Amino acid sequence: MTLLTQDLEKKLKEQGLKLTVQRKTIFDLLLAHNNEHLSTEELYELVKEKYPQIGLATVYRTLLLFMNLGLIHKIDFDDGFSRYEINTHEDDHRHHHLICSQCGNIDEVREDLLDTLEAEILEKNGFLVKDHRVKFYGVCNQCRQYNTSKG
Amino acid sequence: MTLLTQDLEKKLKEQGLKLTVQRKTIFDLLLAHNNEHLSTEELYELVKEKYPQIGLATVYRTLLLFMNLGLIHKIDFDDGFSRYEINTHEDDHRHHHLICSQCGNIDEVREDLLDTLEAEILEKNGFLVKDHRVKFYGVCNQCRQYNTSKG
DNA sequence: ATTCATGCAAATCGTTTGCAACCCA
DNA sequence: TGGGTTGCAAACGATTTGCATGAAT
Repeated sequence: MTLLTQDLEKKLKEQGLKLTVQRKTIFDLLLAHNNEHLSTEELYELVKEKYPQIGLATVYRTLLLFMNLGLIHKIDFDDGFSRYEINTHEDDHRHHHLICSQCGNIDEVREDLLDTLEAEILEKNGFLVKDHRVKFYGVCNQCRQYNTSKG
Repeated sequence: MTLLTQDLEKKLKEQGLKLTVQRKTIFDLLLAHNNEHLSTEELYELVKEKYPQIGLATVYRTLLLFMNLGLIHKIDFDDGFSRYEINTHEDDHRHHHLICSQCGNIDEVREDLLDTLEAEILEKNGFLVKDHRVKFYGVCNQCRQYNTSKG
């Protein structure tokens, strides 16, 4: 059992909430697919493979619960779907997303480097940054090479 | 007439599209309220003051058009509404948003400082960054002072 | 005159909610 | 046992769309 699964149990217990099969299944799938930016519907399809009788509303309710417990966060790629990612511990400051405008692929970077900027924001604006979300739009490596080969 | 209004006319003409009173009105209001992150509904209410017979669908269609013409871009603050900002020329690299988790206020910073990070992304990932969106979550100056005064 | 744009209302679709049945603690 | 939880279906709300009318070029 991972550290994160312990987190789930602990946080539920703290609130007097129950660890159901549905919640466990959804959490495990979020863990297993954590780099895929799953939408609710995509997650629902995955859960049904393991627990066919689940209802879509349960998936929505569970994701909202996990958000409130601070276990996951929402990401938005403007495609009309809410997507989710586990809040891993090491990742106090999260990774950034690279969104290719050409092929639509979404990659990640571990680099952070926003500390300087955040210090400056505190100094100039008095705003204390606790977290950030960064999306880069551009052309991915594959598309750049394709563009070049076209001439 | 501003440079940006000329842009609207020019871009519409290029595509064989028409400059209607509705489009002009919506564009002017977007310009006048460009730091307010207006939602579609909010914009609709403003437009009705100048042009009461307008339909909500027209506002939606116009905003979509302006997006496709590259005149505006969508911003998402996870409150269930799509919001929009004019793409001003100087702002090739846009400002960042400071979202206060305590009072919900949204401010802006002009600082950029992502060039180093973007150069590194190109080098390591082969991803050519053309644009970015950055949201900082934290505590604003006012709330920090309030927190302190509470003891 | 032609073609695009509008307003209205209905449709769409992701998400939320009411409620009776269910099941973990 | 009892209160949280689920599944279903209905409700919701932002956004989109069909269509007949209206306006810009």
